[in-house]
Amino acid sequence: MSDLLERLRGRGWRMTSQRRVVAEVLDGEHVHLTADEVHARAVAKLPEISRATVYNTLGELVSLGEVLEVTTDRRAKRYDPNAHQPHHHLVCAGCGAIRDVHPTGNPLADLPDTERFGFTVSDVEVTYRGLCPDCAKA
Amino acid sequence: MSDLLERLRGRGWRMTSQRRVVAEVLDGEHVHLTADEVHARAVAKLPEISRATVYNTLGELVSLGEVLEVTTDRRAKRYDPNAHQPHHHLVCAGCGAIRDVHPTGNPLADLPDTERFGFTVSDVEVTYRGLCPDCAKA
DNA sequence: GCCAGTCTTGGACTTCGTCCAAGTCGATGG
DNA sequence: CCATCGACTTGGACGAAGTCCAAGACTGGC
Repeated sequence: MSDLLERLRGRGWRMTSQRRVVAEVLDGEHVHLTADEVHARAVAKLPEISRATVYNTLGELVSLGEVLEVTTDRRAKRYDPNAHQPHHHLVCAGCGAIRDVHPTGNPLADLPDTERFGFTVSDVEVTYRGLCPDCAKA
Repeated sequence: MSDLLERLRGRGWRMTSQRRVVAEVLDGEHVHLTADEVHARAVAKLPEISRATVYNTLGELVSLGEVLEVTTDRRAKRYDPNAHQPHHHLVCAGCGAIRDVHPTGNPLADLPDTERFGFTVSDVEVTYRGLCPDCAKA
């Protein structure tokens, strides 16, 4: 759990209480939190932490590749701490819940050159949509 | 080109000049416009049309399944008039340009039951990311 | 041509996020 | 152990994209 903190320190991060708290929140439960949810949980541990700092820190974690940003709709972005194992997402159209999934096959290989239009393709993102068991009942 | 208008009338749409204009804009060039771009083009044909109406009409077209909503990032949603032929998207990380692509293979079949967590999975969306030729040069 | 009821309008409001200037604080060198 | 400097944090203002609403306008059926 302190692996993340170690890595961050190794990357030259000045270790402040705010950054530690944000990192702990993400490292704690492996759910897909919005920035505001991260902020709420961070405030519980460190009441004075500001929204701006949470946004800054999340942005830095994303550009370091320690955390993934997931945009499934026009609502808030979500942050996925499981950045070191490649995976895709299953999203509930009802409540917005997200689960990590591991499909077989490699969609990158499924895009023929003729369909690349000269782009340098570096990444694929697969989003499955459906209803979670709870929302399917309703 | 008036197929769309026909279908809409068939679905009980009251045909107003505003709706006609929005439908024409989408049906015209098959690019992925943002709501504001649709509005701009609509204003060119019908100067009094309001932003709210464009949003309403786009929303209706989406729920009728005549147009697809594409959310690739936290910027504006884009609207894809090519809703009747299944396809996926290739997005430029630089300028945000979007192209329709047709990968081989069926990613829905690539998600084993054990990875579905009881969800009723109805749809997959595959987004390839990379740099378009122009942005790759920069 | 009238009328009911659906559509449109524009401005206020929300949500999510970014920016900034001023102040604070971590960690390195002495 | 302390001073110092520059990286971090703060909160409030700002911005983009979209939603909501009450009032008025228009379409389509009769």
